[in-house]
Amino acid sequence: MPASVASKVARRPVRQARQARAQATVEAIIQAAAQILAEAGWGALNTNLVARRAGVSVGSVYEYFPNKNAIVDAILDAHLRQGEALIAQGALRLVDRPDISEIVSLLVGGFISLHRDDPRLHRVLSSETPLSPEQRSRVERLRLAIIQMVAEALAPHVETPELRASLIVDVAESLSHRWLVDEAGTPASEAVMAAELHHMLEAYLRACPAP
Amino acid sequence: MPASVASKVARRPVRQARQARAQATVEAIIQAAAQILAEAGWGALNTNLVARRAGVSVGSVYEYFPNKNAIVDAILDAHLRQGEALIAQGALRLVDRPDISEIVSLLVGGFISLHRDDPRLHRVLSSETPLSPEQRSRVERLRLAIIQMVAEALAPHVETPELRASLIVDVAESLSHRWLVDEAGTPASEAVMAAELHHMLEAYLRACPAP
Amino acid sequence: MPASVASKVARRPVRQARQARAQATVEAIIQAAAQILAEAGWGALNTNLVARRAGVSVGSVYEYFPNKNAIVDAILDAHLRQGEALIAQGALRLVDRPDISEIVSLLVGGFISLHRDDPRLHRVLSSETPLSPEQRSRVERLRLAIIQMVAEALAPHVETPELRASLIVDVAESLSHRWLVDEAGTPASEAVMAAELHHMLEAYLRACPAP
Amino acid sequence: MPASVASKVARRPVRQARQARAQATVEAIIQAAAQILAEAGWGALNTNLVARRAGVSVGSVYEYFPNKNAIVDAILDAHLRQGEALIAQGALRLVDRPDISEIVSLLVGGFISLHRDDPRLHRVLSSETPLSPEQRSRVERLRLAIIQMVAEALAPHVETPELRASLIVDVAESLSHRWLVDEAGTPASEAVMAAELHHMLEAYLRACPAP
DNA sequence: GATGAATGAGCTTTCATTCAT
DNA sequence: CATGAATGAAAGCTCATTCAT
Repeated sequence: MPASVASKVARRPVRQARQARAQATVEAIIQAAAQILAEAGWGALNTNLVARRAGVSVGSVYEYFPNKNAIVDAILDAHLRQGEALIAQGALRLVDRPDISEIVSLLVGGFISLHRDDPRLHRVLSSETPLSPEQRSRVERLRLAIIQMVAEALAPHVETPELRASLIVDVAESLSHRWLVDEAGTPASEAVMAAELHHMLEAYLRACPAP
Repeated sequence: MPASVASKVARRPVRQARQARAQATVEAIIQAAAQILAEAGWGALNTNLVARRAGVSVGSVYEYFPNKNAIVDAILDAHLRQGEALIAQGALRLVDRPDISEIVSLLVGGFISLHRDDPRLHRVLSSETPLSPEQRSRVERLRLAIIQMVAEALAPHVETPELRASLIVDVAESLSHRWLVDEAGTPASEAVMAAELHHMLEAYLRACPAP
Repeated sequence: MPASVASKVARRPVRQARQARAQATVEAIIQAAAQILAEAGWGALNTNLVARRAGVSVGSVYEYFPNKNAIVDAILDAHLRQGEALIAQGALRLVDRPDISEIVSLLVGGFISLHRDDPRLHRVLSSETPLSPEQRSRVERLRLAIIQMVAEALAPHVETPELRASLIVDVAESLSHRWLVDEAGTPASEAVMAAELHHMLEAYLRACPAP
Repeated sequence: MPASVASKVARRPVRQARQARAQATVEAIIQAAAQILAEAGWGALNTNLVARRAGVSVGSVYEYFPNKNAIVDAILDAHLRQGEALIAQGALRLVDRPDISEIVSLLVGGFISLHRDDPRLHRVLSSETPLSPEQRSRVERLRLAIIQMVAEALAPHVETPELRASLIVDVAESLSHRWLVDEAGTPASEAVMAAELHHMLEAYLRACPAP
């Protein structure tokens, strides 16, 4: 076996190994930053700490992120991607024309499962982190996409579906956020609260429209 | 955050401002800080800037506030006091046993008027400012007081009034916050949205209880 | 003597003392920076070192200079002011219509005395320090002012005085810079070189103009 | 400058580039560095950028240059070699005993053509780049060689040829540098300025010696 | 009481250099 | 030989806080 061929064959894994290492570094940085954010808040997030926690040098942080904010961007990105994935799932289930109760279940269940994931990080992200205009608009676009989707599902059942979709999506999001992320006190268990929320939204959707 | 002792310092004015001039100084400091917060966000708030904007020296700021955080505390205080004043008003009106529609009107109207006041400051306070545990609990206590009040008003009309009060208060607060403070896009005018919100809460309260 | 009057009278010195202290700080910073520049070059100039050498804290440096470059600006400023002062002096002497030899003496003597002052700092400033466009244009303006002044003095004696002034000013500046600042090797003593320079410029001015 | 050892390292290519490919790499590095220097100045020159612009890896840069400074050394080297080549040419022409006017023409023409080549790089090299003592002395040696050469050519025509050579070489170099490299404002076109410079140097050489 | 100059810990960011692959 | 990920010392700059006047 000629050496030149051997080395070419052998070299490919080397490249991949390098990319894998770099990928691992990026991952470690994001994980470390998310941890710090969740545990100690936005005020405690600094690039040196991130680097130390990630087990890399500050230089490496700046190798992959142009500045501190970009790290938070990446974390938010992951979260928004989760939300977008959930939409994709929901859209799939909304294809077979669910009734009102099913729509509400999907909505409430979706937001609750979304907010159950790392609530502390979620809280810091939503109540301490200064979002850039781009980030804000991306969050807003996601919200509108959800509302649009729900409106289409509601169309066969109610009047002014967009209006109602807007209300129920915001309500479902807000209350589940409040209960799970803000850990606001509730007079009953989470399951009961969720059921009551479902009850409220369904009552609203089934009521005759406002004059 | 260079001052490692800052957070250990008590959050109480160093000296009570008794004289009128001193009161004016305190007021100027709070106003300046609120302005900066509203215009440029938490990240731009620093004691030297506050002092300059207030037309006093940094030294004077520290004469009345033990540390930077105490200034924000004072701002939050003013806001919470507004909320508390609104409760007092509401309690007054709830004395003469209003019906469901009147209760909902009072609730929705109250939160909307509350959120209409300096929404930018409100946003910074609720989504960028790191609140101390004491501040959080104070906000939470206010919320619970409102819920309690509404629950008592609802008692003659519905079952599980505490549960329902909890839901409608949170919904009214969340949606009005979203529309007015976060300036989230809405499919209709503010008046229509408010009416729809009213409609939703009333439908929920009039529906037979969940099984 | 009423106490209120006494304190007002006494307070003025306090204010002045403060301003004096601040002035001393500024002076110390500039001196320290100039020293570092002269001794160790542009590459060794950093704000922390400047602060230490000036016997103040970094914070104080930034209290008076918005950034590192501004310190160098201030140093350059002082140098340019020296040059401008020399022009003023020269202009004074050129009033009583000197002859060619006197003009050349004034010019050569002026540049030599200018370049004799802290040549090491001068060298760093002219051959290591990256000047901003504003700084460059200010230096250029000074040069043109000198040329203009010399041209006016030459007008009664030669043709194309602007052209000749431009040449002789640049030559006088360049050679004295080279000898005193760059410490370039010379085949004779400084006095001889200066005399020879004088000789050259005078020979040029007295020669009949180029065709 | 993070590398405290850098200045202690020898300024000699780590390995002699013997193969054609290696030679091309070295060339690319030097070209890239020169470009950056000319376009963005000394402050923008950094090894990673040089590597990227040269289309090689940083590692390769350090394969051929022991440190950043060595790259600048190489650039300066090329420039000095140009100057040396010009001397060789000049020496050739000075063999057949030119008269004063021819000597001056050769000198002025030589410096002007030298300074016309990449003036921006030339400027950065002469007014931003911190030269090492070795580099300074090499430049100085080149200058002395030129002076020596001119002195020999002048010997048959004037007294104190070394002294006069020193003056006219420095003047020719300085003024052409000022006009072409520093882009200093001139009251006439470049050709006129050059003619005037010639005129000045010739007048000086033909004048009777200073007493 | 009021002032504001001074402080300095701590943060973000850069970049020359190394070395495992 | 070449690569480029990783390093980390060091620089620029901010700002909460103090204290002499």
